[in-house]
Amino acid sequence: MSYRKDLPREFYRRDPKIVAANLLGKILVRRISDQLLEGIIVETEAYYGVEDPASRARDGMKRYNMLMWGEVGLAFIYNVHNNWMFNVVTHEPKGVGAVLIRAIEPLNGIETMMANRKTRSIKNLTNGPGRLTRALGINKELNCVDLTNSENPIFISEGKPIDEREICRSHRVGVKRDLDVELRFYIRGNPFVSKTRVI
DNA sequence: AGGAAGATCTACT
DNA sequence: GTAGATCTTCCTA
Repeated sequence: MSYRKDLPREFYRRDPKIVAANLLGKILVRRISDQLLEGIIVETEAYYGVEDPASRARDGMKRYNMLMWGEVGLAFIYNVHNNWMFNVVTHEPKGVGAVLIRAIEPLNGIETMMANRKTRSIKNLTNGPGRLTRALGINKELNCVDLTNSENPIFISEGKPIDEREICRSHRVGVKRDLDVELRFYIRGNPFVSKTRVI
């Protein structure tokens, strides 16, 4: 398959909402043995620190969330309702934050993804944060992995550039209390976005 | 021990 | 499209 170029760490050293928008169109790559499972990132959400009531970091630094204060570009993975959530640590210098990957468009290894998800439906394969982690075999073992290193079992690579006008935003999905700003980003009209929402 | 959690699936209207 | 049950992990008491 085509050569994949990882993203530099500086890409992640910015405001989470900037990174969330710019991650659209990038490729999430999961390597299991020799096989590559790949998908285009089509939906993301930005999360902040203690000022964000929906963030894992809202209660201050704890053992389970301290990665959000740490080095950018690392995977931050946790479980919700038996689903693994895959995030990238992103923030400005001395900041706190992460971007949740909510949906990808399957590119490679679709048969394996279908086996992992026990479904034949391409449309429902990776259109949700819990679904995509199951399809790609992502769990807590990958917590803290450096996503800027293409030698690693999971990383994010360059993809196709997305035109600014193709990027839609909305409020985040499923959170109890949201901030005033819209922090969910997705590619307009992409069939693999987790849920279409009319605003 | 008890509960909350950024979700998913199924079974309906 | 919407409601309700339910999967597990990891927290705090």
